[in-house]
Amino acid sequence: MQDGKRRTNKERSETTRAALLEAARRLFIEHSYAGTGTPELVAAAEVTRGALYHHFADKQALFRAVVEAESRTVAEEIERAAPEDLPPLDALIQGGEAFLAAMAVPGRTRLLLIDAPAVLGRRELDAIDALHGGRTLREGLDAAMRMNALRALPLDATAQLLGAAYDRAALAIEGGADPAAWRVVLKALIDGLAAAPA
Amino acid sequence: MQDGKRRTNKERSETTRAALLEAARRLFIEHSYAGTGTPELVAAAEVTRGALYHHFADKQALFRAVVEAESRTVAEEIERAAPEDLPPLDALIQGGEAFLAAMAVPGRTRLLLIDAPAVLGRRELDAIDALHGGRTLREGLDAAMRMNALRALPLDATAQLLGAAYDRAALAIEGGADPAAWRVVLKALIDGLAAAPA
DNA sequence: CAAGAAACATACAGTCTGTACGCAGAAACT
DNA sequence: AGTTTCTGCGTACAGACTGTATGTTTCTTG
Repeated sequence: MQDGKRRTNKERSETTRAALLEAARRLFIEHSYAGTGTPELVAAAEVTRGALYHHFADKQALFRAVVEAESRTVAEEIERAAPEDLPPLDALIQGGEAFLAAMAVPGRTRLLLIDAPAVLGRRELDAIDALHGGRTLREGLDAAMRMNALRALPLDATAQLLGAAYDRAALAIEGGADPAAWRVVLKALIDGLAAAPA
Repeated sequence: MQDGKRRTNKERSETTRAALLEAARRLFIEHSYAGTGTPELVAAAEVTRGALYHHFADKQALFRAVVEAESRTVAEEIERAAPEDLPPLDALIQGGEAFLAAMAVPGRTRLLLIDAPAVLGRRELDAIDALHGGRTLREGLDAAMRMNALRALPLDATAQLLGAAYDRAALAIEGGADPAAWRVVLKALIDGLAAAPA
């Protein structure tokens, strides 16, 4: 009892924080935010509610941390798949493809696209998204517009509208829809924004 | 106590049901679904919790009824503004305009676009939407495609993706964004789907 | 008008959230 | 090393909420 248990405070904190985040991610994805109680959550993490409320202000703060981490993961997966040296329009399609692949991880759509806006509010979710997932799309659009591959349009609005379309596609695909049809329409939307030859 | 209170059962039911629905709509819009407790709700409706659970299976069922009613109202406002005799593309833009106007009613975006998917699930919300709001867009797209004003694309996916874009636009506008920029991009998206002259 | 049903009202049990307080181990200080 | 302070965490508690069960009143029906 006194050998393997000699840990520094930082170690203790990081261990329980990680356990909480992992359990929270699993349960929020499995049963949704509202459907997961803190007693069940801390049991899964093998800590107590005291530890939870020591590390996070409330249940919502824990959820926010989970969403931020998941959002960052998605952004990383997209950037890892981004080839950089493609024509701008193809790069957008590729990035979109990577997004859909990343969102195919079970439960991610509900966590990031359904629960997160309701729990955190769209305002705060936009702030998170601006740092991670949405940023990649925005950068891609900006590059495409600068290279005159896309019509000049308000960047923010365009990024958000295209992002919303991709979000819905991810939801539909997770819901069992035929991915091919959705890809076709997404490509048509992007092609439609291409610079007019006139 | 026995004069003005002689009412048939149907009258009683309809009165309290209406009171519940109206109070629920107000409070769900003001404080969100999770932020509105049934005690507060029934107090606002001037009935008791017993009446609530007599008319609705649970809080979620009441919420569903509110969402259905609000969704129907939005659809009606859109159809009232639909001029029928416009060129298909203009009709789409007009319908979209009517949608944005309808969604400008304070709180509607959170009720229908944020809370509803989280509380009812996207599956069930799609079913409601197919009867009301989403149906109008789908019909408009179908007409436009039949008249060769739009490229032939999978109808369901196209309707959902455009719908998602309009939803996001409504959210952004309620959030204080400049409506003009968003209208420009929405129009660009639709124009981009127009039948290629080739 | 009596009997049954419908529309409520009230009381209760279970669960959840956030907070207050207490304790043990680590860190800081001398 | 010893003492003090602080951090991390466990436990107990108060308040609120949801859904149910049961009682009461008002209508309906034969």
